Amino acid sequence: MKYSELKKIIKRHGLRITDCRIDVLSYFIQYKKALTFKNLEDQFEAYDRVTLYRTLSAFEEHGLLHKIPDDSGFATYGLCQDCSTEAHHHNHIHFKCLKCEQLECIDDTINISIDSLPKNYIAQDMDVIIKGVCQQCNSN
Amino acid sequence: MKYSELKKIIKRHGLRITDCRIDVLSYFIQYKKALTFKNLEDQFEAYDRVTLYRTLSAFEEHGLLHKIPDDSGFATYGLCQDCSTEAHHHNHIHFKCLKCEQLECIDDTINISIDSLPKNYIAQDMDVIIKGVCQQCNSN
DNA sequence: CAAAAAATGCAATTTTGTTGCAACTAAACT
DNA sequence: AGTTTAGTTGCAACAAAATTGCATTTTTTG
Repeated sequence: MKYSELKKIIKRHGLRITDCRIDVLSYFIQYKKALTFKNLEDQFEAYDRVTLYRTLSAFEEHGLLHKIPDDSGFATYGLCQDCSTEAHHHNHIHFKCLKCEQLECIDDTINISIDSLPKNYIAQDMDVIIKGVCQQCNSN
Repeated sequence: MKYSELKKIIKRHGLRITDCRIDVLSYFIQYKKALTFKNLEDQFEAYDRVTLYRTLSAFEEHGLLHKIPDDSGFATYGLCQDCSTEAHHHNHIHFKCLKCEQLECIDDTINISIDSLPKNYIAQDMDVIIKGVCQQCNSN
């Protein structure tokens, strides 16, 4: 994606433009799948660990990235589709491949319906992680 | 739960009986909700941290506990209903209360249907975490 | 009860994430 | 453009979380 586009996205979310933010956002967009802190650390050795941590949390706070619950113990982040500093709103549907361990966000191709919760429980949000074998691992 | 019952459960999963395992399993059964490592550390100060870590992973490997994905960064474990060393099989439906932060396993009271996955994706398992307000927090 | 196998506790280490602060940089304002 | 300001970075130190190796103790087997 063009530099000017990236800049626009970051600005729209109320953040200043910096080299690190441009690089990280660009990588997320190009890579398409969810990334862990470790992935980014490996990819961007030139930036200090602290800077990467802070980039991730700034992006999360401002609605560019969302944290995906993962039982691997590594915080994993995915690009938000349409969030802002004010409100995160997803369907939070994710696919974790048990072969390649990659986590990806599945767009609107899945419908999930919840019939009922025990009484006096109020549902506000939902995370769904489907585990299995992804397209790529499946065809190899 | 009676000591002899606890012993039977642990044995059935191919593990030796030790004080720590009895205590931890007993606590999970009595407490009913999911627990983090920290919860257990606080509860069982007498046991070494390492022993508790190893108890949790032994229980996980042998199908007594399952790890629940959580974006808080703390590994959280819940009792398995009917798993063994050979196979974990749940519907993995969990409820996380945004007020009291407690995570609990909701049994079979929820139906979820998934319409479709993108082609060439194979679903094997699913984790669902519903976030909201639990019964207890709701009535206070 | 003895031997073998496994679990525990401790110390040391590694990994992961956070904080404070000085130096630097982007954006805003003459 | 140059100055101000507010936010960002990198470093070092720190804190927290998890893991490893090993000697000791405990459980199980026969």
